[in-house]
Amino acid sequence: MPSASSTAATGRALSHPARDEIRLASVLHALADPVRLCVVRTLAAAATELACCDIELDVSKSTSTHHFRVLREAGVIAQCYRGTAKMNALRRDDLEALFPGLLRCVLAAAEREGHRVGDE
Amino acid sequence: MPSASSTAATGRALSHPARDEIRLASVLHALADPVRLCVVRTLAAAATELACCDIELDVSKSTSTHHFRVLREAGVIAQCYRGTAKMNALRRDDLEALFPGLLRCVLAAAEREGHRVGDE
DNA sequence: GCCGTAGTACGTCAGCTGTCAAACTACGAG
DNA sequence: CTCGTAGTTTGACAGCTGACGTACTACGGC
Repeated sequence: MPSASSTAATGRALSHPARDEIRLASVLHALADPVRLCVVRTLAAAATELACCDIELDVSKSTSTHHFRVLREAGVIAQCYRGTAKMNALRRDDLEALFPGLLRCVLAAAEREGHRVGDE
Repeated sequence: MPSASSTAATGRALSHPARDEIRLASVLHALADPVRLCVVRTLAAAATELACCDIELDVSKSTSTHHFRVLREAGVIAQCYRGTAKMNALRRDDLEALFPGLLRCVLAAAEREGHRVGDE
């Protein structure tokens, strides 16, 4: 076993892009997937941070991990470990500073479309 | 300049999604590419419709055709033939009706990011 | 110490994406 | 009719995406 016991208390390390490393194209790409958009909508509605397991997705655990990583690496969400759970929060401030109004627009559009199409 | 009266609808038909067939995910995906975002920004700045050849892109003709088609099939732009040229216009009204503010937000964000990163 | 829960890592897979070159079609001009 | 311009189509190709199962790690509770 590699003696990597230095993983401090609450912390396997998670790399997040700094605010000025966030790119519009990456954010749009991250949002252009139904599963990830669902995550973002759930987080937006929740007001507080949520554990991955609190967000129900119709995909396997590994696929879920994949989508959370795409969102984190695009700079859309921030993640941190809390005990055995991994907490997720929208990076509202960063997104608002970089792309004012974008998040609100996309969320509103998603909501409207949800009403429009209902089930598909 | 060609007359606007008899814009021959030749054998070349172009299928566009109806307003209520436009999906947020498709639009976001269409916008999440630098080349296509460049097209959209150019069209937004132009106020009138533009021929494909009026929009300079650093890709080959066939790649250009591909990107224009993605934008059209996502419902972001409308295209029609005018003589030998193919004209492109943003579907501002449809996008605004479906996703209010989205286009403006994305364009503003792209502009800001252009200033932020300059050249990379 | 052992177990269950939460999430990760890895390997695989089909399908899509962006890119190009080359050959082609459609139209207008001369 | 012939030529040039504008765009399309096709086929190819490397690389990414989203999906999965299985095996694994990390933490908290018993």
